[in-house]
Amino acid sequence: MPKIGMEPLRRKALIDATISTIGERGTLNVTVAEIAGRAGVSSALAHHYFGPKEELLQATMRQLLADLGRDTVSALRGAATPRERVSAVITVNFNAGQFREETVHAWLAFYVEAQNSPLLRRLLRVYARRLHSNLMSGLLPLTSRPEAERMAEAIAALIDGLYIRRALRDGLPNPASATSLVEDYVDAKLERQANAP
Amino acid sequence: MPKIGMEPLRRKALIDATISTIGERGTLNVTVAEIAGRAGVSSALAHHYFGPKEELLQATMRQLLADLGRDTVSALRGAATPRERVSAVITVNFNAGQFREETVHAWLAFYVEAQNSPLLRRLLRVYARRLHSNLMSGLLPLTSRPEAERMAEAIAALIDGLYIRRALRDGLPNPASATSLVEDYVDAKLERQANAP
DNA sequence: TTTTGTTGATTGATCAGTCAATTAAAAATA
DNA sequence: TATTTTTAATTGACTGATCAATCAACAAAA
Repeated sequence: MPKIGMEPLRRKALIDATISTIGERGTLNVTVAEIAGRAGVSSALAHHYFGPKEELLQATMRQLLADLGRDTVSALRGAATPRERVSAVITVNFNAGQFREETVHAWLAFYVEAQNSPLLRRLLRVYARRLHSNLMSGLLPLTSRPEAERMAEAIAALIDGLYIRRALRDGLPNPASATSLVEDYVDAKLERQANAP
Repeated sequence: MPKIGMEPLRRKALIDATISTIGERGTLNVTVAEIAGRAGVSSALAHHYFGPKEELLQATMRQLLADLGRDTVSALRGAATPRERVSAVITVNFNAGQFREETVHAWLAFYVEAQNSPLLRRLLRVYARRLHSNLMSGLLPLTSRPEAERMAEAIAALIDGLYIRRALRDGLPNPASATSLVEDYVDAKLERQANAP
């Protein structure tokens, strides 16, 4: 039953299946056959469209990054003040879309895989740099550059750390509490600066 | 050349080899043969002493936890005040012994693997609980219980997050800067409480 | 001679990746 | 319009490689 123009649909289905498979199993050790099966096609077709497995994984990671990027841009659009920009960046990362258990597991698995795969590593650095610069754009008007750098680093670490903890314990930090934890850090730092300059 | 009493030596050598192999390769996807080879024995011997591979991994994780636990106890012994207890816990985690790239990679890999293995998961929770309670013992005399809980959660997330970032970028957060980042958070929080109770 | 240490060889399972073959839609040709 | 040809979609069957795990056999210490 070959319909024409299936390629984009299949690619998307395969990438989605990759995320959900990795998310459910909590590891990148998933077979192409399982992913393909979940997407409703044969493993041969997955290889037909993506070539080696590694490429499917890379495409999946790009999708995750693209989703996060889109959400971030959209959130920043609504931020009027620098402080709001910082909040927007924080909120996006604990969004319903990003902070799903499935997605969190996938991120974590990719972090590990990035240790071996230069390309995945590069993709992750793109994400890290983007996060950093988004945070800096909000922080620089609020404090000195060294302090802003330090805060951006801490916020990024808090986000990553809360992801890990979310993956480990079953959902202990929910989106709201995770967000408030990071916001609380930002407030504490800014207040201290206001009180004792 | 079978000397007697080799078992403990071989076990230790195999566990050490497991850590360094995982650390270097950055993944738990290492073969028993490679680990055994690094320990200077055959893969058959590894199975002889540990049975299935999973058990070797568990033993390795227990070793990592035990090392961290030992370091922590020793660091806490020298802490006179509650605030010093908090510092001691933080410092230990970014210790030369714990924060080696090899160890960091191994921890990260185990975090991922814990998603599938109930036993590894349980071991990680032991670590998390111990960290939490150690932090609380220092924080409770300094602030209210809810605030202490929140701070302990944030400190733990910061530690985990800095580990991840260490694994990703090549060594950006060195022990000293990682420590000072977390200490800075603690100071900011405590000062805020002192200023506006 | 019993126990402990040790390994080479082997087995069985799992998987990524390939390929030839099949179907049907689309395009070209008559 | 009717046909032939090309192209896209799809898979089952297969191959080759990798590895965990086993086992029989051997060496040396007790």
